[in-house]
Amino acid sequence: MTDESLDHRKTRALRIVKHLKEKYPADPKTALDYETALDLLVATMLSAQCTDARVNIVTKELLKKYRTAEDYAKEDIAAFEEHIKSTGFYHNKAKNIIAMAQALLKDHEGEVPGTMEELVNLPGVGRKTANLILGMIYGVPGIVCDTHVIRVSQRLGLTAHKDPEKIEYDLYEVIPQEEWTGFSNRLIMHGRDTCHAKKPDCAGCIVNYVCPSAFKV
DNA sequence: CTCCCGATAT
DNA sequence: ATATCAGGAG
Repeated sequence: MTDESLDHRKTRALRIVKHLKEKYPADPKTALDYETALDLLVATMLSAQCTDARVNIVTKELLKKYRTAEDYAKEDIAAFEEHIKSTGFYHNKAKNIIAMAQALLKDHEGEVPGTMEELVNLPGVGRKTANLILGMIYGVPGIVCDTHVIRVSQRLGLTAHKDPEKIEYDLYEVIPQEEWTGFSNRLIMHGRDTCHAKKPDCAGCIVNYVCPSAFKV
């Protein structure tokens, strides 16, 4: 795969884009439940190493109680931990979410900022979370390089890298910019539905004919 | 690189 | 029992 030409990789990428659009025609949204930008930011921060289904169970009550940056910023960490415990990594997540809210108040008038630079400077926010917010809230295209995007794009031969940021840039080379957000969401859905981490359903996969890993994982 | 960490599928 | 789940920080 390392000696494959960029043109060849682009051609395959466009086929994959086309087929995933056929499989998921509706422009797919995130599976996380939210109303506001702050809701989505908190839900995404909770989703690290946790299923979206579990996050939605927790946020169903959580997002009713915490509506603004002030609500999070003034909360006691131990009390907040109790709400989010079942999502795992709860010490870090609670500390980060409260510090993030305090940073919103200090630097952004309590609002969620709309640039990569500002987002990744928030405590507990990295490129994956930032690109999700940019794409879903601000309409700024970007690859949301989560665990599914990493695994599926590697299997599909769209990247040979392991580092999420390098994978992001590999995908920018071969996926049209207007597709970045939608393609991220479709890769994630494809990863959840078909290209599972453990036992991928290659026989039921719509892009198996262009996949260098088909029936080999 | 390691650590954080509970819930779930296999 | 073990791998994995819409990651990020030190």
